[in-house]
Amino acid sequence: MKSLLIQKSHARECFRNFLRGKNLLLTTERSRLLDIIFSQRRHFCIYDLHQMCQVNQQKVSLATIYRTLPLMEKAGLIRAVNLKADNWLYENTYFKHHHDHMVCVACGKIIEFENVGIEKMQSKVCKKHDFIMTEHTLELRGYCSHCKKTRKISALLGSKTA
Amino acid sequence: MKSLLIQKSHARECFRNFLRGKNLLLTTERSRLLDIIFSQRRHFCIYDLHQMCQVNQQKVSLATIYRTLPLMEKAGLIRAVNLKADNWLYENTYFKHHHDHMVCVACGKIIEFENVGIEKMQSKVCKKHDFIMTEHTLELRGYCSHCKKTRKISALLGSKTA
DNA sequence: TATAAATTGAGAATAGTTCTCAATATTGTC
DNA sequence: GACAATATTGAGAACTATTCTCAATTTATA
Ligand SMILES: [Mn+2]
Ligand SMILES: [Mn+2]
Ligand SMILES: [Zn+2]
Ligand SMILES: [Zn+2]
Repeated sequence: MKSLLIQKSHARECFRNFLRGKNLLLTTERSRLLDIIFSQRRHFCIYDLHQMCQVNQQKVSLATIYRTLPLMEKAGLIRAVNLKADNWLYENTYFKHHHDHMVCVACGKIIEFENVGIEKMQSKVCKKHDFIMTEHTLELRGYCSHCKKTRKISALLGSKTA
Repeated sequence: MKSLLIQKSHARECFRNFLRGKNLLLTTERSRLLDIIFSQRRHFCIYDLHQMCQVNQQKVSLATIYRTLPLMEKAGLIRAVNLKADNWLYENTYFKHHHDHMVCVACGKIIEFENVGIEKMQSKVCKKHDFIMTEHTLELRGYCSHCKKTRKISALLGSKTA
């Protein structure tokens, strides 16, 4: 995987082109947001992002954040996932393969996984229903390896709703 | 599949037992909500439900609805799904097998499907990550058979993100 | 420098949901 | 039935995440 610095400059170039194509500007605020977002690989929420903007005299308003994220989404740089029903998380997609998530309901840990088999079967189901899939989300909720131990969750639990 | 009337009385019995076990009461409001919910099989949103309550002098407040739905959820009678990111839908689960959803982004149509193969592979992935799954959601978004035709969506579109 | 177009931030507005609390209903007991 | 203890309800306030409004500012271009 490329270094964050290189990723960042590629992402900026991508964003710049996207914006240019729509007669939009790569303003300092948008550039700053991009900088922050592509300086880490974790999932982030809007609140976090807003916090991270508030350092060094500089700041970006919530309004601008709410306006910018959908732009980055359309540019294919990030995507929104709602692993916790209450607030949306965003994640860098520009340098990542598609993946799905497991979320530990005890500690909140997020595990990413790719599974070609599942994806293939999804396509089959779509074909069967004559449905053209443009995107999908698969979320598994439960107990991570660590919480399973500390909470003594039985493996049987898993089979109940599997 | 059993008739709605029989389902309804079973659901009421189930809810009554659940409530009794927690020293809660099956009030007229709760009973009325159950009546409305188990009189149809479609997915419903809170707004709809609230509307349906407002007939015949009788009414149930939003506050009560918001308090009652989580109870029914815990009782295993309904579940919440958020197919449209903006507002939650609920659906009767008491007489239905587990299933997942396809949602048409053009017309909003919801298609339900069951796929044992996918579920099995999910379990495998969990095993691999030593993760105890308690629930999952799989959502496919795209174009239904009808909208595909009227909008002349190419089948190739589907393969892009599949 | 002048002009037009795009952008920003503050704060108002919206909407979905939860909370508060006084009034009401239910349950079990005498 | 009367009573005390508990649970429930609805109205409206409160909260929170998100969107909208608009005047001031920035940027691009000529
Ligand atoms: Mn991820
Ligand atoms: Mn369904
Ligand atoms: Zn955990
Ligand atoms: Zn459709």
